[in-house]
Amino acid sequence: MADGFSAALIGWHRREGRHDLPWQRDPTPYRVWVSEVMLQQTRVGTVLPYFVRFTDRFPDVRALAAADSDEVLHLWSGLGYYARARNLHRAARMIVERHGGRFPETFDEVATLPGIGRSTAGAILALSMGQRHPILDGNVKRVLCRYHAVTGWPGSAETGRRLWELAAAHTPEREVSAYTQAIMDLGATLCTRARPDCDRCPLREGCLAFRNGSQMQFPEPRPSRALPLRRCRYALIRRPGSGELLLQRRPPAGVWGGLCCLPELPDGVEPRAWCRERFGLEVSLLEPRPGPAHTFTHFRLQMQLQPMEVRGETDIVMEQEGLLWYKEGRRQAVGIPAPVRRIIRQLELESPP
DNA sequence: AAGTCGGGGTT
DNA sequence: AACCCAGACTT
Repeated sequence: MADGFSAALIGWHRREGRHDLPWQRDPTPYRVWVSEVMLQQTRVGTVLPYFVRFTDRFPDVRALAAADSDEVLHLWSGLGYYARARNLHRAARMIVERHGGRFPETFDEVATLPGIGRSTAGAILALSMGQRHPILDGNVKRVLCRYHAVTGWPGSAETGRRLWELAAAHTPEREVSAYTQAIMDLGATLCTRARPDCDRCPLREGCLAFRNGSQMQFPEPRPSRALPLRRCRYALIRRPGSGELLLQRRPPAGVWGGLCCLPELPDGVEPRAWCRERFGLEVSLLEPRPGPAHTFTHFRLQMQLQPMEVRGETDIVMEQEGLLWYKEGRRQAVGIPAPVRRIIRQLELESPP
């Protein structure tokens, strides 16, 4: 598509784009990979401190591959989509085993790694090695939808196909790295969802939505549907004296997979009998109270909290797999979902151990 | 092709 | 409070 699209973008980015993000400093495949995975469904501002901590602790593939899975999840804790962290860790070990620790350099090898799809594979190879591959993340989708006035929700298969064609057609033969950085930056800084700054946009002249004054019509929103409400009860079991809180590791798959969470009381069970059978703990019950509500992509969770007081011996739970007495500030290297962290923090605030 | 997976910023 | 974001994976 010889229409000056990429040239205009590259020129704009050279003059006004961002060049000082941490992953732009030393754009090795490893660093670009980590940044791209963290940036999946997550904004730059949120990722910044996580990226610095993560690459400081794990400066290369081998360091990550050698790491303990709990520590990886710990450094990810709060970012969300924890399958990304598990996949990153798995992929690092695969790179060490299959590729001798050297990041693969062909699209198929990269796209085969867990957690790396078509767009992220293209971004890694384009940004770190200048290989010509299109990308299609949220920013690029928005820019292309407006520029070409593409109708339909970008998440649908049909619209997605159309957008991939356009993305490939616009990707230049040379300066692919600069172009890739530029189109993402444009979407993140000028061609934003709410108030696009068309006055400063290098693509203004050819943009169909701008010509029609219909910027806000694109991209079309996801079809909405009502979120089902689910309820769950969490046991608040504090250890007498130390104030430590009992946490339980969740199964590897599903919501909060592999993270440490408050023990979940199954529906209908009597808490005291459950604690005796499940943990071997004798407890007395305090007044239950509502916890926070948490909204996921596909349902809303209303949490109930059941505080308890331990009556007898507490060492018994230490012998069980997947259980730990957790204390804020002790810096135990485990991952804890954000809403659970909020509960813990609140608890220590209202009744310090 | 549709559903699952978090958390936080924006409006 | 609703919507969305540097998506990928499973079914």
